[in-house]
Amino acid sequence: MKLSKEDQTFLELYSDSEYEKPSVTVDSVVFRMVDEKVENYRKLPEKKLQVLLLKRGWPPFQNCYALPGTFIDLQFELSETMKQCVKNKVGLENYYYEQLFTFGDKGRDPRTRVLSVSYMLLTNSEANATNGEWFDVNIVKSAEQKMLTPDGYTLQQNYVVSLFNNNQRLQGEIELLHTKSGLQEFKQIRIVHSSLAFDHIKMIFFAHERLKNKAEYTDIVFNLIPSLFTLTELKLAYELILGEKLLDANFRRKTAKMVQATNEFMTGKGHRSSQLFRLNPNWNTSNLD
Amino acid sequence: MKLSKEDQTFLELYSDSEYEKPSVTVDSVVFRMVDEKVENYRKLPEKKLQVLLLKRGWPPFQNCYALPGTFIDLQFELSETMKQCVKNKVGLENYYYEQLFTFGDKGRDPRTRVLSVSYMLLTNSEANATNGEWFDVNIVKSAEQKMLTPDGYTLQQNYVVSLFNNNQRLQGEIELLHTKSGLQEFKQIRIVHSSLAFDHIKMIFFAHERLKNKAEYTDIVFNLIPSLFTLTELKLAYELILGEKLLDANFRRKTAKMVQATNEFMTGKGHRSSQLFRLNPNWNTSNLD
DNA sequence: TCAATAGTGTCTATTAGACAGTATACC
DNA sequence: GGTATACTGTCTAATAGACACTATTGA
Repeated sequence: MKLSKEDQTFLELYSDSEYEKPSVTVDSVVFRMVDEKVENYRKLPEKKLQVLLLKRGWPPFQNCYALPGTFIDLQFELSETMKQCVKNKVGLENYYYEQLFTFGDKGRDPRTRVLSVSYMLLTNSEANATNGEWFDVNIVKSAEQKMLTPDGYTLQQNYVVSLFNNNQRLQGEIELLHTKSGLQEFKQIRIVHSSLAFDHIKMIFFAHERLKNKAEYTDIVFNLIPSLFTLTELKLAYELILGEKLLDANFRRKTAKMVQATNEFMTGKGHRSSQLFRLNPNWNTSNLD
Repeated sequence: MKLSKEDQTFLELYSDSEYEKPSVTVDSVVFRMVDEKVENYRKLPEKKLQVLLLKRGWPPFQNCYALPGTFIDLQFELSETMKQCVKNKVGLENYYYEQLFTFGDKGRDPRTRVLSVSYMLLTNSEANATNGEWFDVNIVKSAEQKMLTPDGYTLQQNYVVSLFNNNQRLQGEIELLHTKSGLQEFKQIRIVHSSLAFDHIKMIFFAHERLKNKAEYTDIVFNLIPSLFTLTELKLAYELILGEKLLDANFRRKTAKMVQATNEFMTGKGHRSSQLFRLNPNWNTSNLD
């Protein structure tokens, strides 16, 4: 769309100072998947999901852990700002990413009104951050209550989010309230309590939900494992994200079209060597965000 | 998380004026589904999807059509701002809504850097806007090209978005570029051309994609039809969104658990009367956004 | 009566679930 | 040899697709 002459003269006179503006940040929920250490040389390592956090060195929430994030620079695109921030603050450069959600609740930042455009980043055990600490992620539903109303229902779910490593244990609880009455549908996510800065526990929860949902109908899980993988490794990744055990034969059948066999094998494991696969580039799920 | 003493003293001294801030708007893609007029008294009306647009009375893009939107007020939550805007500008109050995406490309507003938090709103033929014009929505893929690269692929898709009513015909073209090489995945949506203001054609395209995707695994389509409906009506709604014909018996089988029969019937149509159903409140798909 | 939709029954094909069984590498 | 994983085969159950059929209504 070209601008009209009227638009051009308007723009020369335009000043944006009359509007109150919010501060805007980008925050990144960086997930990676790594192997648990195992005692027995034969045993296959379990997978675990981790999130990258930084300890804040300044107020607000000084000494609290937070997601890597930054105020935006008007010179750069949002995604460029996110990438720069992640590179500078935690030294990561190769990952899958997508925009997650824009959080803007009035109380979410004690300083002033701050909107946060959040991103979800996925990487695998190969990538390592030069800064920040990885925390194991464990999210469990702690309560659920459903009530039917004349023209709808109320669904309340509580989730406990635990983040921990050898030194630290962080925790939060999320309450999800889903009300439906007629055409009106209302979803509210409330932080019951949290030991993370700002509303970052909510972002992590949100990202995890998105990851879980997309695992079912896209190839998003492949971003959490190396590009060359065994089918058992892929299965373990799916099991971890979906939170359920899968049967081997069935899993192989279902993923057959998504993967492409290579001539390489994983050997030296004390048991039959396994063929390595990669994501089949001819496979695609079309999803915008 | 409680604030520490240090945080509190920090906050008293805090000024946010040192950061450059963007302007922020909320924009709403309002879809509704209505019946096409039919000649024959027996014939069932076809469904069509419409989007609500407003003609801009001021620069920039004066006299162009645009989505209802407004600059945000720091006193209100984002969703409240959206609701207020929709109420004031087009007089709508009952609808399903969800946050869609935050658009922030540098060139998207000629005035200055403006981020737009977009929402998708769904309503049915019962609701009518007191202001604005409804445009029929038609989106077709006009081209697709896929190229395999050593470690990934490039997928380019073009879509033509047509918006029209009795008086007006607006059009735009969207180019979707999807590049994957190794872990790096890059999605870009470009406006080839558009007769709408700003990047609003992109928002409409985006909302339509989201609607189509969620139709497959949630009950989102129910928000586009009256709360009491016949199964044929529901089927027509699904067919329109999914863009394919469905078989009657199979459709009834698949939706059986999602709906709840009532004692009411739709009569006076020149053929067998049909039972009215409503969404089964015991059915639920759990999706956050 | 008949055009047009409402709704059912059923055959077949495909996909999902369960589980037994064979293969093989390394200590 | 024994342990632990890799991988295959196959039976059954559930779901999806196709299509023929019966049931009703109002002009």
